[in-house]
Amino acid sequence: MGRGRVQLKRIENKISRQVTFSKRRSGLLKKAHEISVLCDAEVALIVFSTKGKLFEYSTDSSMEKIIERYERYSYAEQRLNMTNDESQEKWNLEFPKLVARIELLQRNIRNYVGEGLDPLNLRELQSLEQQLDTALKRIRTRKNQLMHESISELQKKERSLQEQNNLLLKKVKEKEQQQQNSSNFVFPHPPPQSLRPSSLSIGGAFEPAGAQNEQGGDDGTIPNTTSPMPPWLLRHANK
Amino acid sequence: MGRGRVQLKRIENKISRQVTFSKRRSGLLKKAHEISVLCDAEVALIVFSTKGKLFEYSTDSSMEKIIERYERYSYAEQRLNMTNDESQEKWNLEFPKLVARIELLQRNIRNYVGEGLDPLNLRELQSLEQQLDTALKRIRTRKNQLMHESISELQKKERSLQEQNNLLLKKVKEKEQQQQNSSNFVFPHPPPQSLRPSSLSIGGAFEPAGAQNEQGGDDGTIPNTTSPMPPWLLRHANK
DNA sequence: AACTATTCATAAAT
DNA sequence: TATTTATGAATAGTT
Repeated sequence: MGRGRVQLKRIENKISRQVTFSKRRSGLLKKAHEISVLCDAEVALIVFSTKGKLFEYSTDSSMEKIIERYERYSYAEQRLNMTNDESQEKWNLEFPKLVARIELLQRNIRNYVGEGLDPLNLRELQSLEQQLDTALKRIRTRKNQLMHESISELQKKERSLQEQNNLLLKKVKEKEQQQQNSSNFVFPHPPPQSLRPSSLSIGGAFEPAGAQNEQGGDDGTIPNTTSPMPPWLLRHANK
Repeated sequence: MGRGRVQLKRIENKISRQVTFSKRRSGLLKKAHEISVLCDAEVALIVFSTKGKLFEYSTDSSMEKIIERYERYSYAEQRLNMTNDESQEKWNLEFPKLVARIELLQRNIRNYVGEGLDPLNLRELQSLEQQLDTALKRIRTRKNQLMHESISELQKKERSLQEQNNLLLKKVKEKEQQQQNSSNFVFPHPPPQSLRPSSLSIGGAFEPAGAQNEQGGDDGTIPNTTSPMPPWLLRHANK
């Protein structure tokens, strides 16, 4: 749709990728909503942008419920494993413990995310701070590692392509020579632009990858369109 | 699209609802795929038909991973929206769900603590980094707040004690005077050291709190976070 | 954020 | 369910 066909491939231009994302996202959310209403279906849609922003749509039954239903559906096999009445009974006994544990874990996560800090005293805060600081260091280390790997991968590719490039350049020159020898003055000019080595350079190919500025001034804002009604309209309203 | 406009309301005719569902479903899945490829987004789409049949699409990172990421993002807000009763009710799930939930939460916590990072890709790491960075800022803010409160508290106490001190000093002097008047040379010396104002200063108490440099250039020693149960919460729970 | 020129999606018919 | 076709929607490129 729109002017010209679209290749089903990552849009390299950052700006137009973002614009397209914005447009198509709203379209997708709308369609999700439509099928949900028209056909009485239960729909859950989660979209993370490149920058890590979250957008979501879910039928009023709520995202969590749908995810739960999904898990139930897709984990049917797993549940076959513990059909024993024994284990069933055992689990019933453990139930309160499980609930307690989940609550604990959730409280933990809240703290890790910087919420629910009020009940913590200075000492606890300090401990938490230290822990997150360490975590952050590890995460950054790992990130660095990944990026370095990615870089050497690209450099390897670059070298390989460069070699190939040189080879092709050589062949082109040879051919040029041959043609000059066999029939004089038939092709007195250099080969057409499209065959000249420079156009074979793959340097451009790296740009997009390299352009992914990792320091990502990405704001970590969470737009989260969790509202019950048409999210694409809400976005509009929010502005 | 198609002949005639479409009302955004449930299609009553069962057959055409079914047909429309089939068509729109494939359209929706296609668009989900397209935005995922074109815009380099992470997409998860779950559709349950009226009949309860499941259709799904997810970016190659797999449905589970995306759901996990989603949970990481939305727990924070979810909890804010939930009253105790609601959350209580929410936990009335079957056992497998609870176990799955616990596992999910634990996996997330591990990430928050900087472990189990290997399966995360660059984007996810970045997102996590951002989240922890924000959390850390909040924690430090809160810590600062607590310390300031503590300081003013102590200063208040200091003033109060100082006053009391002065009062006592006055009384002592008066008594001294009286005794000098009634019986000379009984107490010719000043009051004992322990009652002198200077020794009542509590300035020293600030030192530890003040020394806690909040910028936390604290070293990144590894505090052993293997346990799923964060230490500070354990302490908390024990109280 | 608006505006087209196009391509796409799809409702209805078969 | 598949194919066809007429039409309204979505959207790529542009301003």
